[in-house]
Amino acid sequence: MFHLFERRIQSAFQEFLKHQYDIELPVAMEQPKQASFGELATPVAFQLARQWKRAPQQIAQEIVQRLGPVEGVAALEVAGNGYINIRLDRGVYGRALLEGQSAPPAPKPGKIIVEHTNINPNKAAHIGHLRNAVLGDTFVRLLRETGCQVEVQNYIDNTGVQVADVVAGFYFLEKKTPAEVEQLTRTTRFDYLCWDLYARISQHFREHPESLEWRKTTLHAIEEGHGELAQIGHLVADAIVNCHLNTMGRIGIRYDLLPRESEILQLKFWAQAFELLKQRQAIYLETEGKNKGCWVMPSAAFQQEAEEEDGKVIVRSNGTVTYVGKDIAYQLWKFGLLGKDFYYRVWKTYEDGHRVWVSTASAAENVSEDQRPSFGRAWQVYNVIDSRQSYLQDVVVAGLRQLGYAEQAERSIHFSYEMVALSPRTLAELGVELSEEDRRRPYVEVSGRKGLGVKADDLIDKLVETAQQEVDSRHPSEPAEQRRHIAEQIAVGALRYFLLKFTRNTVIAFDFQEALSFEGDTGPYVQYAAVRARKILEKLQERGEPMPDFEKLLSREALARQLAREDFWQLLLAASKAGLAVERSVATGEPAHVARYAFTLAQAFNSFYHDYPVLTEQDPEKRTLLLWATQYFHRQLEWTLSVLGIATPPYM
RNA sequence: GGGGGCGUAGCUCAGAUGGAUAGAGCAUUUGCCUUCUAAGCAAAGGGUCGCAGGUUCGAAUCCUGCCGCCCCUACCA
Repeated sequence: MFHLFERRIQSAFQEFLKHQYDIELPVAMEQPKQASFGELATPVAFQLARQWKRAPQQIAQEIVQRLGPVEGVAALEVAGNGYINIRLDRGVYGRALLEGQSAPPAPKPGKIIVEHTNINPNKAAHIGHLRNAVLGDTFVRLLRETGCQVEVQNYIDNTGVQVADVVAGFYFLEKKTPAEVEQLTRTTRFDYLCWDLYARISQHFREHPESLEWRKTTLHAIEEGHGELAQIGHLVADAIVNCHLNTMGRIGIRYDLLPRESEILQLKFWAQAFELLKQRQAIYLETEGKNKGCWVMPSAAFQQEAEEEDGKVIVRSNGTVTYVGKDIAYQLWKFGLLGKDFYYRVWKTYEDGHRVWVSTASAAENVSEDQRPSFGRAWQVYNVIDSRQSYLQDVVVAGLRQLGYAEQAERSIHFSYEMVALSPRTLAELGVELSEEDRRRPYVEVSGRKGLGVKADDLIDKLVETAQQEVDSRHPSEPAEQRRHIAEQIAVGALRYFLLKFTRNTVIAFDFQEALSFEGDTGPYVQYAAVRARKILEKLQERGEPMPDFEKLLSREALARQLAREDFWQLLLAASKAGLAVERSVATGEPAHVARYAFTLAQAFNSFYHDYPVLTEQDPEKRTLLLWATQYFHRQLEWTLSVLGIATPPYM
């Protein structure tokens, strides 16, 4: 609602300037830092001062005097130095909020693919993976909320080195048969077992470099697709994918499609892309130097001011393709530019009937397109990948550009974020011995190869446990099952908020104490504010009182009277900016903005809650206003939280 | 060496298009539970926005140089 008023006022200023002075100027609008200055402000007089060579203050005076009435504006004031402060008509604004049905945003044409999570299916997910998935999932929610059609993909690298290493661990180190591994996949926490095995085999490789032959053999067998090693590869990857889906499911994250590397290989996606790249001479066969015998993309393609550097190897001298090469093929497919498609079958159906699909190489398994969603052929693609891989993402985009797909290259967006590291205190809690060098650092990087990290499920368990204690102590008489459910909602709120409150390019030094806190700038704080509002509305119902007919009782005059009180007005105003926060967040690609907004709004309500007992208010008009403000706030905050993937519990 | 990011209160972080007295949370200190839930509210202290120049009515924000930290710069992903 706020941005409607903002736009209207802005265009009033612009038309005034056009008619009176024949000036076309994009008038800047700001939200003043101090509420006492009004709801909007414009430095337009400063913009004009240079051209007109007159004092800004004088110009501002002139504009204010001549502008005339603008709908929804109560007053224009010139601030000392030349600002024009704008005060909204609170009665008009209040009525607009009261009457305004927030129609769902118009659907936007063109599908957007968001690829996120992308965890190697060889071990349990850790805290860094959670940041990726929560950022990606929240951005998906933000996009959908603004009318975008979004397809969520979680790419499964089931044939890579990481899977191969765990397979080698089972086969060569542990001497397990496929049948035995199959048994293990049925045990709980198979992903934890692989976590440890991965650390062990990595250490074995470090200590016995000659055994790296195992990796080579395994990789080859997996690529070929038959034999016991390949069998174990499938068992491990499929089982771990299910573990990851369960972990992510716990925090409300789902997918539409799991494209797998095995199909990219089997269906010869790469061969097709390779031909295209060769035809358009985007890559060349190196004939000398250290890259002799490799197909290479010249660095000039993806680096500005590239010096005489070696390019990026796309095909190794032994004929195998690198990950980047496969990624180019995958990216082409996402835009429908490859001229090939996967076959598809259902991987899993969620409780509410939503299906996750998976790529398959088998035409026999394929579900025809009229029986399933249509995949790929996107207008725009977001790849949620950590910033360490920006170089490789540049290569992928350069590949598209070299093939003549400049527009698609432009619409390939690396949604990057910084890593999650571990704080020294948390490392100590994990019982990790630090080297002298690490001790001096503010944080230490997670390492799967060393088995160093905080597992996602462990963290979630810990959060649930902590929340459970709080809920149990406050509501001992409520049903145990419900208390458990609420503890889970709080845990999810705490976790998602914690990962979202940092902007994307901030390295998070993960700290248990901080993440497990439910006070201050946290998810539970925000949830608590919403719960308090809900409780007031429920109490009203318990007393047998109907919800007042706000539209009838709160006339423009009544609203103007009541909203003259600054506290009421500020709460309502803040609550009305939820849509604005979401729009801004999408525009800047920064989910943290919505998290910040939710916290600020919660703060405003908590203060209001403390100062104005709603149900005991004696003045009827004031009480109606208090109730309406409570209801409106609750609706807006609950919606904002839902966009962040955070539920509002019935009680806390 | 090259590319990218960062440097704001004791700590962890926000500061959209340059704009008014630079903000939160934590921690510290002090008040407030017989009230719609104290996972809360109110208040206090705490800052050369890394340093030095420049651009202009105005710079934490833009430009240049320097200092410090991190990441990338593989025939790993």
